[in-house]
Amino acid sequence: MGDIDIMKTLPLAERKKHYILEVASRLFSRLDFHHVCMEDVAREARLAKGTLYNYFNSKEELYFAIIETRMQTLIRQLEERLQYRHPPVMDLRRFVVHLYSFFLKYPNFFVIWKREEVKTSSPQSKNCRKLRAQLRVMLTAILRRGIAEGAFRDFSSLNLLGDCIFGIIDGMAMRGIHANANEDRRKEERENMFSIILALVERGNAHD
Amino acid sequence: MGDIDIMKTLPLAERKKHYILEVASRLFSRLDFHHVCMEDVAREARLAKGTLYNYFNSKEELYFAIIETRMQTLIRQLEERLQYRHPPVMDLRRFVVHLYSFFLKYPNFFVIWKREEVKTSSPQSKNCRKLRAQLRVMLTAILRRGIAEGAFRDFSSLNLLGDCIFGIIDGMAMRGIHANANEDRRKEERENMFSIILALVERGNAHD
Amino acid sequence: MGDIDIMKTLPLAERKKHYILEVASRLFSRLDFHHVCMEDVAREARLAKGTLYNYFNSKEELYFAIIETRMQTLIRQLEERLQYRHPPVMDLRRFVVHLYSFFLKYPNFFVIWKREEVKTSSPQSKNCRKLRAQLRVMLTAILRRGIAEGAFRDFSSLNLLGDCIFGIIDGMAMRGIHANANEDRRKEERENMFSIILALVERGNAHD
Amino acid sequence: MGDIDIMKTLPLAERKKHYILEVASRLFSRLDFHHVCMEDVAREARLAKGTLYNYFNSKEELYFAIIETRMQTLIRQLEERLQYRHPPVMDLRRFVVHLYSFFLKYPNFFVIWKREEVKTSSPQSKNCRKLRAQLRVMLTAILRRGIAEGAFRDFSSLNLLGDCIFGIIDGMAMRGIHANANEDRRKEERENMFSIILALVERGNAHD
DNA sequence: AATGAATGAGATTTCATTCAT
DNA sequence: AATGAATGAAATCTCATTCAT
Repeated sequence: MGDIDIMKTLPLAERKKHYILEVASRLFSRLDFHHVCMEDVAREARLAKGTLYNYFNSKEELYFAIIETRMQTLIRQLEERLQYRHPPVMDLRRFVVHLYSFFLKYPNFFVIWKREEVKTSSPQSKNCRKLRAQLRVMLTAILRRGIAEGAFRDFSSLNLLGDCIFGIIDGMAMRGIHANANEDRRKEERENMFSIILALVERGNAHD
Repeated sequence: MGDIDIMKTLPLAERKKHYILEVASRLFSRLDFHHVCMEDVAREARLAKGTLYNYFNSKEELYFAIIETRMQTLIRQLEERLQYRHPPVMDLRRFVVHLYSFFLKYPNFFVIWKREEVKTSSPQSKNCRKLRAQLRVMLTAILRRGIAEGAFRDFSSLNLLGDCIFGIIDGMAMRGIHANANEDRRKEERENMFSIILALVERGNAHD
Repeated sequence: MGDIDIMKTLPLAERKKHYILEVASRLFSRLDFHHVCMEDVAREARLAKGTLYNYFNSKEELYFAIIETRMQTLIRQLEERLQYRHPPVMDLRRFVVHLYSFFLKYPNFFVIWKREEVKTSSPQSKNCRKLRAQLRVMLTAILRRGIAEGAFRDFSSLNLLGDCIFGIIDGMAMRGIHANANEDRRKEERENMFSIILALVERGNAHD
Repeated sequence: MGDIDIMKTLPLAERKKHYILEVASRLFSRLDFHHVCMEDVAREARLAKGTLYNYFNSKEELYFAIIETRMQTLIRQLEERLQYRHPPVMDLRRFVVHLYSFFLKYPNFFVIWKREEVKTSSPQSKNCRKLRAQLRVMLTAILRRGIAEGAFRDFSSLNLLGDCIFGIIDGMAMRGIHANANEDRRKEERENMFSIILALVERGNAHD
């Protein structure tokens, strides 16, 4: 939502930078880092190759700036949404729904992030896993509170449970990205997803 | 388990091919397609660069053969395990546990497969999503049977539920790969995972 | 000496041109033609890149203007100093000392000039060797007069002797530039150099 | 002289490396580092661009290998020639004549070396000046011995005298390179040069 | 006259692939 | 079947130059 406003209020150079990132993320989500060449990015952005280098020092910098900027936005938005404590179920809902919606809103980011996260030994993949760790801290905080308040079941490993929830969100995001569904359908899937997650954590079912 | 036997009974050329695939998958799981060069593969395999081309026509062929052969093995093994109908809960368990164990046994495959699956529009990524589709057919068949037999809850979308379960398995596999845990710990995590999945599908809890 | 006066009396545009040349010569003496970029020159001169092109049509023109302008100044100054005939030894002294001092005063010019002079086949290097030829004409004229007047020994090849003398001056200039000596020390070296050159040319020693 | 033998006895890869250096030095002596492109070197050597990189890691490495290898050869040859002490005049003659001849034999090296030596602040130019320093140590050792034995005049600064002598040799080498003289003429110039240097250092002239 | 963002030609370098041995 | 030197297409990146402001 805020994106367009941001684009309008940012200084010109920043806006162009964002524009290039936008174009590049589209290409990089479709193809590998090495299957997208700077010529492609330049053509798509209707700029000359050299112009890209006025905004990013290298192709790598451009590539990781895509992940970096969206990661920061995501974290910031989640923190905003969670700054006042609501009932744990509501906070969980906010968290899960926002994450899912963010991934569907920026599918290019999602795709690139997941691709890098999965690598086992590049310096940047560690950075991607760091975002995951940050998200998990947020999620487990909510879960912990829910357990303390008696709303959620007690789990031996919150970390493990968190990873399962992220697995569900990621799987559903992938599903949503490839489905190309309309708004109503998306809403429906989102609610289905949340009730599945809720079923996992809520007290009062057979597995207590 | 069968791997070594396969290696022994295969003709020499086939065995060398498998050996190269093994070496290559190690490298490709660590780094991007383009950050691994044929020179690296050759060096790691203690072969000359040219020799690789006696077994694979191109680097791409080698790369996708890694995914391809493991995919086939995975599908074959799952089919073997599910050819006789056991109680749905048991089949679900076999399926989930085998998938998880396979990913942990062949983490290089898992990593490469996930990386390709996430791409939105390369011809090979479609192939990777095809495997996912095949797995989902297997899984939904089990779920459907479980529902019919009254063991599982009835879900509006089995596909969606399936994707959630795959999400959980993938998330846990990633977790397992980066954790480097011992056998006991792995077994524990596996059981935790299965009970979480079971909680989702089993009849008789609060969300029915 | 005249430099500051010149700068003051010149029209504004000319002064700015000189200023740019001064800045550029500093950079070009440190690094190759291609290791100094127009951006560097502009930054050092506290000007915009485009501004440089209001004063010089191209980087090459700027580069060779550095050599060209100093060459002209050098020739002019030497001609002034030699326009009235003094005793050959005195003229020789004036010539040698002025050349050496000029090189030390404008080390950047010296360095760039020598660099270009040594190239075997670029059109501009010929221009640099032309300066050398002009200097040699002046020097041999002095030597010839000295021989005619019986002050100097007779040499079979004045050209060759001239090149030796230039070799000595150049060698001493290089020495002086890298030594970073104080005024007294420089004067001493200069005198040592001149007495060595004098020893070569003067009549009345054992080698007559 | 020994060069052809060396080329014959060296292993194949070493010989090809020498061949490339030979070709490259021809080009680099004519034009600046940046005015010679790898394409040019490859074409001249009748090789593909990529092949050059099998022998040298970068253009820079190729360029400085030209200087480096010749420098080493020069030092080695001079050390061989000076290992037994002959009368100082004879050693001086050997030294001066060999240096001069070496420069005329490898004019490309001479040109490139001088070009780099003159730069004031590149790491490689320091290396070039190091060769000069090594040569000066050899020369001053000879001069010092000559003075001790009473053959040469006593100088206040042997370093300064050495630089003058190098200046003469360099000047004469430049002269010789651009003159394209025949063998007899070169011999004559060489003798002229030596007698000039001798005049500088020998005892028994008017300046004692 | 001054600016500096945009340009794109041209350079270096890499590396999959070939092929003579 | 194995080798590895040679190849050259293709990529990244730099930077002199232009031009609208």
